[in-house]
Amino acid sequence: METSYSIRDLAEEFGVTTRTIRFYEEKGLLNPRRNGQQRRYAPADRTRLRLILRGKRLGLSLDESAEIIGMYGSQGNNQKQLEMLLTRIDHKREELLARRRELDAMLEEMAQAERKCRGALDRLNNEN
Amino acid sequence: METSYSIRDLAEEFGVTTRTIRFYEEKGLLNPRRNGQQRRYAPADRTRLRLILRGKRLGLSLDESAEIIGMYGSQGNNQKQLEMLLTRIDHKREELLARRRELDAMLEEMAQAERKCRGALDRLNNEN
DNA sequence: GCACAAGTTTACGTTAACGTAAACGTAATC
DNA sequence: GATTACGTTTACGTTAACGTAAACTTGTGC
Repeated sequence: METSYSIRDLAEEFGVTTRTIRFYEEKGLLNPRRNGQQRRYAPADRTRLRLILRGKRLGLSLDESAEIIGMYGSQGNNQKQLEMLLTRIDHKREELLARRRELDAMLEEMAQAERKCRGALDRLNNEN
Repeated sequence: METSYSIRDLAEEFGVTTRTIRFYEEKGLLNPRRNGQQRRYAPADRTRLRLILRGKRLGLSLDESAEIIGMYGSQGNNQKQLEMLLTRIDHKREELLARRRELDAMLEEMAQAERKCRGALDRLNNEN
């Protein structure tokens, strides 16, 4: 059945404009096939778009997202290439883990702020 | 002893330019006192800068970082304000937790890619 | 007293990631 | 066959977050 999507389908599903989707194509992040003049997106394209947008929400640049997505799809043929890929994956993972630690630190500080806030509220309610 | 820092001190410590630091001041994120014409940064300013830069690494805009930092420092005086603050804190925490879930998803996918890569390497080494 | 390093203000330039608008193609539908 | 809905290309505009450069001030060492 070869499900496929129009540009509008994807734009509506992900809440972006068609301009955005075409822009990602310009940047080499998407490569839909054409039906005449019009773009048709396969499920794999849809997945890529989803990953790009997730990357964006995490503060990655389009180039960074492209790099990461490239890692998923890349099937190295020879040993050297596979080892290179492994190294790059490990490196990226370390970066992401560092990010996670910073995120956790920020969350912890917000929890502290919340406790402080609740404390102040309690004191107000106990009329001290 | 009132430790304080010059703009260069902070720039070197955090690996940013002085232009960046002045820019943050323009945007209202920093408010150093002046010694004559020159800026002097208190430890609190340094902390704010650290938080701004961490926010950046997490993909927050300067406005978002400003908002979060404002939550840490804000001491509501009356009940309504404190409750408002609590609501905002909870809201931001939810956002950050959502980010964390996405980050974890990305990490999981990278782990998958790594396993796939190692599998391919093993098959090469066993000469199948 | 003069160079020199570090700071300052002012202002225009740059890049990423799209927004917006114009001018056009094409397929259905009334 | 004209409107309408969807798509297309081309091109200039916009915003955030600084970079870069020029022209000026202010201690500090020699």
